[in-house]
Amino acid sequence: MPELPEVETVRIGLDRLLPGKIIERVTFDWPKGFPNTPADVDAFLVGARITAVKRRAKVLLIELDSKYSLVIHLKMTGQLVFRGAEQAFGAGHPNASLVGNLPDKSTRVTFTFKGGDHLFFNDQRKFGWVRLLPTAEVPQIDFFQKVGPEPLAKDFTATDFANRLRRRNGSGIKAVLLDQTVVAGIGNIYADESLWGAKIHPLEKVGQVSDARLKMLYQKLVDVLRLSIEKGGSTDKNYVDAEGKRGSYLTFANVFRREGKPCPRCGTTIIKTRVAGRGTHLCPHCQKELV
DNA sequence: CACTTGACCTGTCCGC
DNA sequence: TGCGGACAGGTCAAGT
Repeated sequence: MPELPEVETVRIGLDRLLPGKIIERVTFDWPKGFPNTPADVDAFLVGARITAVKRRAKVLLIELDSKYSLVIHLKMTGQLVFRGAEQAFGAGHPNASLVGNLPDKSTRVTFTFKGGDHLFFNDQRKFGWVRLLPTAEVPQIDFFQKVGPEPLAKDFTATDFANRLRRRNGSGIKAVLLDQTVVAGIGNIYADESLWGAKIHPLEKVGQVSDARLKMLYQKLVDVLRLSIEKGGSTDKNYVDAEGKRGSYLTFANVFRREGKPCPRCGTTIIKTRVAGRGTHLCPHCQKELV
């Protein structure tokens, strides 16, 4: 589910709520998703104080003063929702919330803090995962060894972007955007939105796209990621931020989930098709496939 | 080797 | 209303 803007939105929320909190209890029974032993959890998590919440690619890093970190991937349907002690476990949040009483049937891990606040890891489809690791070992995990650069990093340029994509000149460009080892954090929504912005057909081979158009794609990608973070991400079905609130980016989406509606640029009806195994939205007039 | 396809899960929606 | 099948925002492993 969540892509870079959604994970970043959760990070911002958690980083406001969690630092300083001390973990008092952790409830979990999900060996596949959270394989650490109760002994490890007791030793390195219970009693530890949260120092910071960071993000790399679509992965959240909750750092602790025990020199351990919680490494969390939300995958498709993961949610990390904070409930203050005064909210009890109920849904009585002042903002429209997608989540009701917690824990619920999708709750996989519950963190209880000293003072009675809670953090719930919910994941309907159980694709997500949680790992407790020594902070120093976090960069060594397979995913971080292979993942590409952050598209919003200050030192990441249009030229860097083009050079990374060019390593896969023979592939369709959407598949390359979705490949986390090329550039980190892009998923189905922002691949479709940025390709529409740059007027590139998702099946076009990277090798056929000019440098100028790759540069345009970089700009559209950065724009759409920044806009989405500003809007709190995209909520289609499951995604919520750290307070259980929806994101509003999809209100601004140009093609994603807009099949049958007019292209905002030319009025042609937007179509949905399948590319790289994923539902793919595009304007058949603006985004012509070069043969 | 590079690229594509299925698998992982649960839930929902759509057509018959 | 019931049932089967397709599909859902991500990533790996296995296959071609």
